[in-house]
Amino acid sequence: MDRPAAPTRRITIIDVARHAQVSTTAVSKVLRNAYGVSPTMQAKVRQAISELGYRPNAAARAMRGQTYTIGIMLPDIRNPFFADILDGLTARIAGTDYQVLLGPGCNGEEAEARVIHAMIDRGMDGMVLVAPISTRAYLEQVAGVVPTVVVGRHGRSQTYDTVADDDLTGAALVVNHLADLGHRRIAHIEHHETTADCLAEMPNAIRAEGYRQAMRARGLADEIDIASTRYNQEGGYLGTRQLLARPVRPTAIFAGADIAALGALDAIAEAGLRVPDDISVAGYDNTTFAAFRPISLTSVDQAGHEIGADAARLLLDRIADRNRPTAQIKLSPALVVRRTTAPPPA
Amino acid sequence: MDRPAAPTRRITIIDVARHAQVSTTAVSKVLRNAYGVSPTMQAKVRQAISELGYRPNAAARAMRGQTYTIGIMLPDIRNPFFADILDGLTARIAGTDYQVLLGPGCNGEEAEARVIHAMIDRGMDGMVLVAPISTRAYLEQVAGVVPTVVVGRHGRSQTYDTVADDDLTGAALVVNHLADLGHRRIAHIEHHETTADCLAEMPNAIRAEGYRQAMRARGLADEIDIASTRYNQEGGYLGTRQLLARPVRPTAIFAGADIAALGALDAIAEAGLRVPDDISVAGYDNTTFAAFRPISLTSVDQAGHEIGADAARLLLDRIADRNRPTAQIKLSPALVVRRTTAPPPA
DNA sequence: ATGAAAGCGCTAACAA
DNA sequence: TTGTTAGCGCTTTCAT
Repeated sequence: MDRPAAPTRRITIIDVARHAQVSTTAVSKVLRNAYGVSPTMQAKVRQAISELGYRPNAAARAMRGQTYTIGIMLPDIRNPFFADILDGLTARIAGTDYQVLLGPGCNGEEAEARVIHAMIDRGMDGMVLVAPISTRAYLEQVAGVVPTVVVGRHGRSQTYDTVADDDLTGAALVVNHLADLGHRRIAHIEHHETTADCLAEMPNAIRAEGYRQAMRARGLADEIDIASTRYNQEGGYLGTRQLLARPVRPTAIFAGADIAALGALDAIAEAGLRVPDDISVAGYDNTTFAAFRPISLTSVDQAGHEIGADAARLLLDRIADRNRPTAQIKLSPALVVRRTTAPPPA
Repeated sequence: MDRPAAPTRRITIIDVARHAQVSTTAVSKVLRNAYGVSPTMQAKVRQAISELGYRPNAAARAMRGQTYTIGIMLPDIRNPFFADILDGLTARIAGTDYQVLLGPGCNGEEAEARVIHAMIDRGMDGMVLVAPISTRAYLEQVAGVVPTVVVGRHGRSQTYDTVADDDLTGAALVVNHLADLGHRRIAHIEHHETTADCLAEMPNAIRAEGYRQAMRARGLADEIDIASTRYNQEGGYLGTRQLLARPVRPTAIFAGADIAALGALDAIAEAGLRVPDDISVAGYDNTTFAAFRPISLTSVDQAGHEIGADAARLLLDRIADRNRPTAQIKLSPALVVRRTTAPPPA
């Protein structure tokens, strides 16, 4: 009869050292590819490690400084654009000794702080914060504690590196495209966060500003019309309902995010209007769903994969040297024209 | 002039103890709401904690057994159904001292094992594995090390708890719905994993089997037609191209997942066919995108939120008592009929 | 090139 | 009720 297996103690570095007839120091050095181990020692230790199936205890390592873990905070797991960023990140990290863990999507500043703290408490070696809504001061403070890369926030910092897309240009691409098609009443759906503090740095604000600038540049200053909701499906839906209720309806809607554009399409369908015959719609992010044929949404491509890869690179560099000057990477967006935009109805 | 701030040492339990003029034990007890602390002590310690802004070091705690961290493994962050599960999970965990961290999406058995191991190494107090593809033996082994709940795999285990949907019934709901509409040539797109070992436990296999059984029950055994691809957009697209190329085209396609149904819609649109006039399409999971009006996909609702909440509950229970008998929760699916299914063309 | 030993921050067994 | 103290597994000086 089997006895209930004693809760098997995990193999430690001591077991490995004993099995390989060497010191724990030697094992530790091999684990870290540290300087000063003979090939013979290497071989002995590696064999013992694989024979025993040893795996280093991350907590114990953390107590001495390193966890080999990188924490990623994504604000909204449902927005497929963030999945693209994540792919780029993980692809770039894959070759290293680091492991990626994600903080769960969080809404609101408080929840965001909780997730960030949780990651710091758990000794992350570095963090990537995607489109955080915290104040700049808070981000600086966080970055002072652990190497941090902030994705999708404009404005340079002395403490953290940034990767962002040129949202000003991106918004202009859309407006110009629609204006070129002959539209004049081009409305915009923005994501509006109440915290004024960091507003100027947020991509949503920059896109709205880019929209305004481009409208003015095209002599359409009088047609500027913004519905302030949120970058999610419901936000797009509600914003569009607002816009469709205007005395003079817009002939084109530029939603600041694809996911909001989906909501816009929803509201438009509900109103019995056709896209693009009655009204044109453009999004932002060029997510998988924009490319999806039955939707086929005109959108702005942000190269999420590249953003993620760049963020990973910057983070690894900063972990390697915490005193290097901070870098700001700004990527250029590209317009992808599909079937939801066309000339306005005659 | 500011001097570069000395890399501020983190506040430890010792600092708190000193500041509150008590022992570290006292602080530790307060932190854990442990038995045997006077209200006075409580107050003193709590005040010191907040005055100093102390936060426990998770790594140090981990070395003594607990990290207050729960690891979730999601196979595919792009499938919005998994976001529903995650929501249910986090909602249930929110009130507790535990923090949720996610392993990044992983494809393939090896990547899955890497993520699972990474979580074990980092001392997760518990894990939720969503639709894992590892062998059953491996899952049992993992669950032997750390409390584990497996979501979306059928078959009971002595070691881990499970939450799953009744996929056999779910598939039958779809087939019966289509057959009731008058369809006979009802095809299925399945997710086919090569690892035969755990195949029988996987929801995709069960759905395919449910499809077969229901088809036979309806006297449509001769019409059984399965395209084996994968549960993602491309899989649905390719599978549908196969099915549309049949000498006699199916009049309805039952995709085993909404995300695959999207790919199916794509292929159908490309072929110049209309849904549901020329061909009906049904999915599975009732994701946000199925409900999305311009798509309006008939689908099977799995109540992802509830699945997640149940998984969280089981996990917390198991963490509290590792020896309690394992539980198997099976939830009943419901059909949500929308606009992609209709009687076959005359 | 190799090893002995201190100590990271916390918990828990034990002593007072 | 409160405090003292021995580790948890690892990295890192510092000898050898």
